[in-house]
Formats: sequence, structure tokens, C-alpha cells
Amino acid sequence: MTLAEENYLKAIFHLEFENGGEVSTNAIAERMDTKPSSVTDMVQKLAEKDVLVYKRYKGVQLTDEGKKLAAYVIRKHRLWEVFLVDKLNFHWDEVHEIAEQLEHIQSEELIIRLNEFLGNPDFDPHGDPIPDEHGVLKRTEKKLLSELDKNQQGVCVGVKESSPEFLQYLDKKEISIGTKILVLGKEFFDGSMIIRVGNNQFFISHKIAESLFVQTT
Amino acid sequence: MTLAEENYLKAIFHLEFENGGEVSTNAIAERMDTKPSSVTDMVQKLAEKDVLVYKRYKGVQLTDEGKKLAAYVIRKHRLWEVFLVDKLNFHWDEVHEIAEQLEHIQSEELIIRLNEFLGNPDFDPHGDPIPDEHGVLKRTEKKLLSELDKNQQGVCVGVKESSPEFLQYLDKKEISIGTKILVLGKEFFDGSMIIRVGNNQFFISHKIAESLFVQTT
DNA sequence: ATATATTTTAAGCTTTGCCTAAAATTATAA
DNA sequence: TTATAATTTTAGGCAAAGCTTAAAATATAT
Ligand SMILES: [Mn+2]
Ligand SMILES: [Mn+2]
Ligand SMILES: [Mn+2]
Ligand SMILES: [Mn+2]
Repeated sequence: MTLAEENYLKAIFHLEFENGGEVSTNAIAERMDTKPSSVTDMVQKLAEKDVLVYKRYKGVQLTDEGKKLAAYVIRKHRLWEVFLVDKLNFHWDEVHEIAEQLEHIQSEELIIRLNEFLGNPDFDPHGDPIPDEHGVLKRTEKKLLSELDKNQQGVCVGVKESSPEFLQYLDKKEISIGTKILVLGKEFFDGSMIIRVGNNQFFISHKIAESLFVQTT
Repeated sequence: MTLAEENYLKAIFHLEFENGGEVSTNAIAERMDTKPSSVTDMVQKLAEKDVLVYKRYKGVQLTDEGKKLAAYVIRKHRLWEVFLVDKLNFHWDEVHEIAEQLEHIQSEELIIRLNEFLGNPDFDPHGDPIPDEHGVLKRTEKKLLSELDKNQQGVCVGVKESSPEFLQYLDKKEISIGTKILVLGKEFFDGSMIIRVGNNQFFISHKIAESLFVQTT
């Protein structure tokens, strides 16, 4: 597997996970920021390698092998992110790009030992679950903050967006994984909210509210 | 810098360090396991980038920039080796291939923090010095075990060869960095020796003796 | 049924890193 | 010093990866 192939696999895995069923050429093209014709090329190459099933005009679906490979790359990515934050004291908004490189390092033993060294973590610094050694990614029961109603409370368990800009916004507002958030008010016209975080209360837009995952108890 | 370019730089740096002066096309080809014509190609590309000076038929010499880049790759390689051995409990004969990949990860901050995390190590697990942040590689005053005479003693400070086979041989003989070695006898015909290590004494060939670095006090 | 959207094919481009064979240059040795 | 040998460079080319545009094929929606 080349670096590009691994990145396609990851993208397809995520799309399949998000939407279920076959993944369309256009969806992959958008995600990978390439042209659909490039996707067709690549997808045919990946089908040759039996990591996905491709039917002309019908989209693709990962095989078990493909799912395993993709989940493994994601596992590596997230383990490295844990390493960077927990051991090297990086901040959660700085680790993605580096993990994007580290995820392609080839050594099974390395990942076994890294995982042990990190104490078998279940989640990465952004609250995303780490696939296990067999490529199983557990679905967590979490909802978007935007789905909460007035007076409901949730604990922040992850971010949907993990761009530095968004993460830095969260820092400014003192929101991180584990923070309790109470919805004081909700504007149904635009989905904006007033929330309480610790001793502060403030306004957030719908865009923010739908980028934060929370768990209600 | 691509991966291949970085590997050429490393090879040239080592050759220059070992032999001094210009490095010949053939020497590079042999080290990189390619044809001389491929080396000429690459060397011309590297000259374009001002990391070395190339004069047709006269060999090459790294510029300051080139030396700095090469030393930095070597620094990364050796720091990662320390990480693998000290933190992930790899054995010293297992780390080279993985470090060969990790050395190409691009992130200055990563290396700054990795270095701190490891406590600013000066040597890698094979006793090789780690270039500092400015690309300075200190020459250590060490000699080959084969240079010692009868009754001389040295402390093992490094290995010239670091193939798994050789390192495993050393393990079997209970020799590692820091081990005291006493030369009990030396055969001038073939350079073989009888040495004492701890409570054992045994025969070693010249090939072994010239693959071990020692420091005499 | 027709228009629109999606997807695939065909053809080709660029980069990277190699190679062989032939020519050029330098080194060596008679 | 000149012939021979060794080294190095050029010329030309190949293959793999990943892309792209333009045109053709297929699917979908009105
Ligand atoms: Mn990430
Ligand atoms: Mn990636
Ligand atoms: Mn090494
Ligand atoms: Mn390398």
C-alpha cells in the first residue's frame, strides 16, 4: 500500500461509516480533493488489490480486508495523536498534521509497543475512538450539542471538526473533553444557543453547536 | 527534500565524514546500491538545490546547507532509535529499519519535543553520537578493538556494524555498550584475538575485532 | 422522453528514480 | 608517452504514481 492508497482507504472507510452502504465516486473525489476521474483510476487499482468491491457506476464498498487496513491506519493515526499529546505535551490542535505522516510508518511491532506504552488508550485527544487490534471501531452513543434542548445538559466527549481554529476557539471558551455544558437557551430560527460552561455563560452559533459531540447521562 | 534525496545526503555525509574531501560517484553508487549513472543524475539535482557542489568527473562535496540537512536526518534517526529502545523497550538490533522510516517525518517541533522527552541524549543505542540542533556531530575519540594490543583494556562504546546478526552475536557474548574488554592475546597473522569479557574468555576473529569501537582510559 | 447529473474512458502530462549503452574523461602502467 | 583500464557522464528510455481535461456512457429526475 502506498501513502495515497492508504489515504483513499481511510476516506472511503469514513464515508462508509458515516453514510452506510456504497460510497460514490463523487463523494470520494470531494473528500480527497481530486477529480472524479482520478478516483475511478484509484478505485480500480484498489479493486485489483481486493480491498474493495467496485461496480461501474455503482460506487464502492470496502471488503473485510479493506476495512481492516483502513481501520489500522486510523488506529495508528489516533495512537500517535495520543502519544504526541500525552507524552510530548503537544496541544490537541497541533497533532493532526504530524499524525497524518506517522500513520504511514510500517511496523506492526511498533504499534503494539506504542499502544502498550500509552496504556491501551480507547480515545484520541479529540474524543475519537481508537479501533482495536482487529480493526473494530466501536460506535459511541454520542450526540451533537445542537441536538440538545433547553435545560438539557451534556458532557463534551469529542469534536466533529478538529481544525486548529475550532480547537483554539474551544480553548478560549474553556471547553475540552469532559467539560459539562448546560443549554440555557436555544433559538429555533437559526439554531444558536446560550450555554453555561463552568461559571461562564455565552452565546454560540449553530455552526459551533453542531461541531461538538456530547453525551447525556 | 524527497525521501530518496535525504538518503543520498545521508550517504554522502557519512562518506565525507569517513574519508574526508570529495566523494566519488562510484563510492556513492556502491553505498546506495544503484548504478553510477543514477548517482550522477541525483547529484546534479542536489547541486541545483545547493546542498552540494558538483564538478564533473571530480566528485561532490556537501555545502554547509547540505551538511546541516544530512546531520539533521541523522539526528532524527538516532533520536528515534533512542526512543524505540528506551521508551518502547525494543532491543538494539531491532530499531534501525523503523528509524529508517521515522527519520523522514517532517516536523521540527516534533524533534525538539522528542529530544526533551528523551532527556537530551548524546548517543544512540549503538553508541553513535547524535548530532546537535545545529548539525554538529562531535568526533569521539574511540578506536577499533582490533587496534588494541595484548594486555590492553577498553570499554565498548559503539559498533561499526549494526546488522542484527552482529548485534545478536554481541548479545550472545554478553557485550554491550559499557562492557569492559581485555585483550588476552593477539595473533598478528590474521588479527584474531582472545579476549576476556566479564568472567568469560573466548576467541574472536579480526572481522569481529574491527567492528567494535572501544575507548581506552 | 428528455434534460441533468454522475461516472467512466481515453489520452496524456509530470515527477521521481531508475536503467543500459555509448561516449567522454581521467588514471595507470608499460 | 602512449596505450589500456577505470571512472564518470550523457543520451535515451522505461515504469510507476497520481494527476488532469474532454468526450462518451450511464443513471436519475422531471
Ligand atoms: Mn487527527
Ligand atoms: Mn494520511
Ligand atoms: Mn540506525
Ligand atoms: Mn532513510
